[in-house]
Amino acid sequence: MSNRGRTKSDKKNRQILEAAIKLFVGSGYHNTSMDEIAASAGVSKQTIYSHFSNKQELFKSAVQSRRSDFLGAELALDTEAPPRDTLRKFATALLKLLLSEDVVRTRRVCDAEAESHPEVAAAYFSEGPEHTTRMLSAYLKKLHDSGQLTISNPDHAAIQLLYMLTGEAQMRALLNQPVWTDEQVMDYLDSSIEMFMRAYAAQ
Amino acid sequence: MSNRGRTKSDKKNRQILEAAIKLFVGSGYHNTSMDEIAASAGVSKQTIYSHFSNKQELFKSAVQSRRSDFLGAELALDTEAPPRDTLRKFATALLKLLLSEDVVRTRRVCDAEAESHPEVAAAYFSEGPEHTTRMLSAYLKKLHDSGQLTISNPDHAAIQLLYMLTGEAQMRALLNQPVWTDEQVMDYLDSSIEMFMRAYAAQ
DNA sequence: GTCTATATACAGATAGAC
DNA sequence: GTCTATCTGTATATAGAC
Repeated sequence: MSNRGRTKSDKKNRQILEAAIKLFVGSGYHNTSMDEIAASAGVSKQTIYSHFSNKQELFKSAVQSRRSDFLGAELALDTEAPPRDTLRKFATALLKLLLSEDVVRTRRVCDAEAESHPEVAAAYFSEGPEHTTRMLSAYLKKLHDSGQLTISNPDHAAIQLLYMLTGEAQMRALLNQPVWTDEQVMDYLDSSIEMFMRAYAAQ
Repeated sequence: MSNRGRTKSDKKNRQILEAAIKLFVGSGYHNTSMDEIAASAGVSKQTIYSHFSNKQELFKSAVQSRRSDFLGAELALDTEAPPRDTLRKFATALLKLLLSEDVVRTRRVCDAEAESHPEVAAAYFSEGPEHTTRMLSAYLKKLHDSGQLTISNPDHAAIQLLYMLTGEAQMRALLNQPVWTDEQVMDYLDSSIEMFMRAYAAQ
């Protein structure tokens, strides 16, 4: 009676997905075995195969279930506040997100599997960096339209700003290299935002 | 007699390294077996173990043997030509290098193994992006000293410029996403270099 | 639907002949 | 030094009981 209306146990499904994503992003796709996932999820291996047809399917579902977690809620771009303040808040929140263990490891797995699981990498790209770029571009266009800055190509400007702010830090994180201190980061972000404002100052 | 003065066959050593790097960067570390490497190198598996103590050692040696290939010779920064021209040439050559299959795949493997093989990732970082940043910073300092631009912090400026130019394209390549057309790329590079020159224009 | 037990393949690494 | 043959562990995936 308890399973009326559904064919599989939703609870176990969730358990499996959570264990899978944890192990996949922690150790990589090839380095994670179905046995480990079963043990970590507290179910038998056969139960996994009854929910997901094979390891590749499970990987896809697991990464997709995780993606929405990253659509950072704090990344809002406040159009009321002064651009400097808005951009500083945005950059700080974004960097914190991009440097978190979870995001770094998920990104590594998506990169590594980009050729064998193109849909996974494509989904990551469109809901991650591409989405952020679109948001930023729309914000910059508003700044242009309101005369606060002069930006003839907001798409280019958004890409310039985004990767200027995050590129180095993210590369260091992906390659597991020492990251800057908070003070250095703030210093760099501030000088980069100033540089951006100078380049696109209202005429 | 033919092996006098050396303990192992240099030729087979090279064969093994070449096969290993090809397979490692093509399929990733965990997805490449010693059997495949042996077959591709045209030697027996035991021969590999007589040259390299285990798979991890072989991986390290293979990636290190490959690294020097990437120290792009065409990345010179011409201090005589006008900055716009020098930067455009630099950006074009750098992007071509960063988007090549070899570099993309090597970078993916270094990222994926950054935690289990930290020395490999560290070497890639210092001889790759860090080296490029240092070169660019030194060039920008010269521009400042000669009065062509006003750059109070060349290290920051170098990072800003480098990732502004390459960040998006490289991310697309790593995630196996469609890259821009040559025309779009040139357009973006030009507008970014102009943006940089505006921000650091001589006072 | 879920479990235990197992089939089958292949991984990394070694033994021993030449 | 190099080979063929093999050991040992572990991977994905499946069979069959409950």
